[in-house]
Amino acid sequence: MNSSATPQLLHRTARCGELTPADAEARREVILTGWVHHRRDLGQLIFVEIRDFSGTVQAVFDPSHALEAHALAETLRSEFVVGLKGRVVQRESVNPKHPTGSIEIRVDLLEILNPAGQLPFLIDEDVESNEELRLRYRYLDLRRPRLQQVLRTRHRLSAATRKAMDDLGFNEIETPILTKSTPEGARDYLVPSRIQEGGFYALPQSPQLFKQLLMVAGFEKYYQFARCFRDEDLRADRQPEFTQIDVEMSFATPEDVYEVVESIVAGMFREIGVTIELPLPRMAYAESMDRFGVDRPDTRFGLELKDLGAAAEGTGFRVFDGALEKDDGTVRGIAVPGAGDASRKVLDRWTDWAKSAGAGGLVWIKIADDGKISSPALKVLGEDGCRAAAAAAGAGNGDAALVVADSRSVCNRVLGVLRLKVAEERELIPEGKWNLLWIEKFPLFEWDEKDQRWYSMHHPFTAPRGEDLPKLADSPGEVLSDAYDIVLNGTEIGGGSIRIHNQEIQSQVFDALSISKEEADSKFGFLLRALASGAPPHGGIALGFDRICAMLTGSESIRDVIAFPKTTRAACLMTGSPSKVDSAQLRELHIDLAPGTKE
RNA sequence: GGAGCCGUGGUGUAGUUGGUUAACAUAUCGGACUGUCACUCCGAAGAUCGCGGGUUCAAGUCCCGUCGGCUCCGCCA
Repeated sequence: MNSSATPQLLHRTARCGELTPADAEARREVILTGWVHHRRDLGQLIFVEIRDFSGTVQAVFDPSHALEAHALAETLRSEFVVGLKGRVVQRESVNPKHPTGSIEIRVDLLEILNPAGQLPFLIDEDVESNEELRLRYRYLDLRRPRLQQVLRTRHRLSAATRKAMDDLGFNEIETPILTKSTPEGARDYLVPSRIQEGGFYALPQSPQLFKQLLMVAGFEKYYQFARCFRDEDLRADRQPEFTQIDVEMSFATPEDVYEVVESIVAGMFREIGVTIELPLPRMAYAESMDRFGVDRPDTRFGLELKDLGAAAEGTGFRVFDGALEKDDGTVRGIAVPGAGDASRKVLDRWTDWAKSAGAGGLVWIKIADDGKISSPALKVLGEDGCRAAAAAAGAGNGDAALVVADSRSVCNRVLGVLRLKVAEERELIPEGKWNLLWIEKFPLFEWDEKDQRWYSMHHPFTAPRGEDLPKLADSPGEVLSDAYDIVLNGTEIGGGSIRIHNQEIQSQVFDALSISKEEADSKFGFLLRALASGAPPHGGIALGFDRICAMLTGSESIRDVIAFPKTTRAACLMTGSPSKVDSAQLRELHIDLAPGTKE
């Protein structure tokens, strides 16, 4: 075990997973390097599966063939790093479960390049250790074939995208990571300046302003795999730092952006062997809210939201009448096919879901296969009334209708949530479908009750649609924008807009957002000056690359498609960041910790 | 900020109404084995049950607090 000496068997001549029966036919002599995956010691014969990035292959040590190599093989343990030399031969007993199961390496020479101690968990597909441990020893977790496969796919998706963008004439241009804090949006990660006392950089939430300035500069077609940072609480699909495919084009309409994005996305799907039909369907925001209750509809299945309309009017049912009397009040519902025999327990659970989504309650109407109706509203509505209401929701014999009476926005929100959860629970979402579509014609602003002001739905640089410009001052709530989202199976995978290229309109939008001239000037003065210096009409999009990778690799969480992810408390368990720094470092940055800060 | 689930030898789990030696598998160490493939067989070692406090004659188990991981709500233009 002379692992300190200069290794002899370092330069392999083949890769484990790529050896074939033809190599055995030729009795090819190879040098392999890799890790000990499994070891099966039969006393005389020793079988060792060697693993490298390409896969595994079995090596056999036979004392009658190579005594020294066999003796050394007795000392091998899991995850030792070895080099070996031998001939590829046919196996005496074939293992059909294994890609290289018909061949093996008859080893002449073995060299231990580096031994390994006992590892915190097994590098085996089916043994799941807990996530905390896997994150602490991420480099071991990443040895697993599954994660290697995922990151390899991620690489192929980015390589395909870079190739496509180059072919389309886009330039990849990097933008600063140390930049300026901007109001609105997410919390910024801040970086203190040593040189400028009391000054802070912010890490970019996105390269939004820089890419617009590149358009002003005349680059016309820009893209970038941009790292973005947002200091908000984490989720399975949210990390504090993540990657966007950031795109911006001059002299562009939404159509131009759609065309580019569709070719990128179709190219990524091609990498996983899926053909996407182009052009993608489009849907107005208003229609999506009306039919699905959300702005990112999952169109793989039905259960669409319906107005109960006449069936709910004048029934004397207090729940319905109460809602209909209100401004904007309505009665809406969904039909759950095959739920006509749902148990009380199930209906109670659905009611709880509706309540936690903001509904006062949930009216359910079950119709058994034989047409028998049960519902809490049966007494008031009668058989015919219930049947009419259920029919309006789209439910017939054997189905259930779930009905919510409230303001239109509450109905949509509640039913939108219910539709997804019920469909998931009842397994009504078909596997293997990839439903992509564009959502467009978003409102420019949304009203915030708490702050009593308008906020940008997308961001403050989104262009209002031309025909809505006159409404900007007086009825901002009615202004639609040239913003668009691309949605895959109910997940938003990207969003963008045509930008404001005119300083006057940009100022009007800041007015509507109650951003004062002074604030606009101090935060975005450079942008306003740029817009007044010959800015071309322009627009673009940002695609959530991590989410796309997660969906295309069937990963539950984007942690799986990020090599070194952070926990839900935004920590890296492997390096132990964030961590304390010594007081000299803080002094240099002109920072005092607040009294009471935990040491 | 809030809610839920989880934390037991290196690892994955079991552990009843609180009851005396904390069980099983795997990995580790030693032994046997020439066609295994999650090799098999025999033996050994390995745990103050995340941490702190409390109730009790007695706590892995009950209570309170705390730390960590995950999921969700708020939040994420």
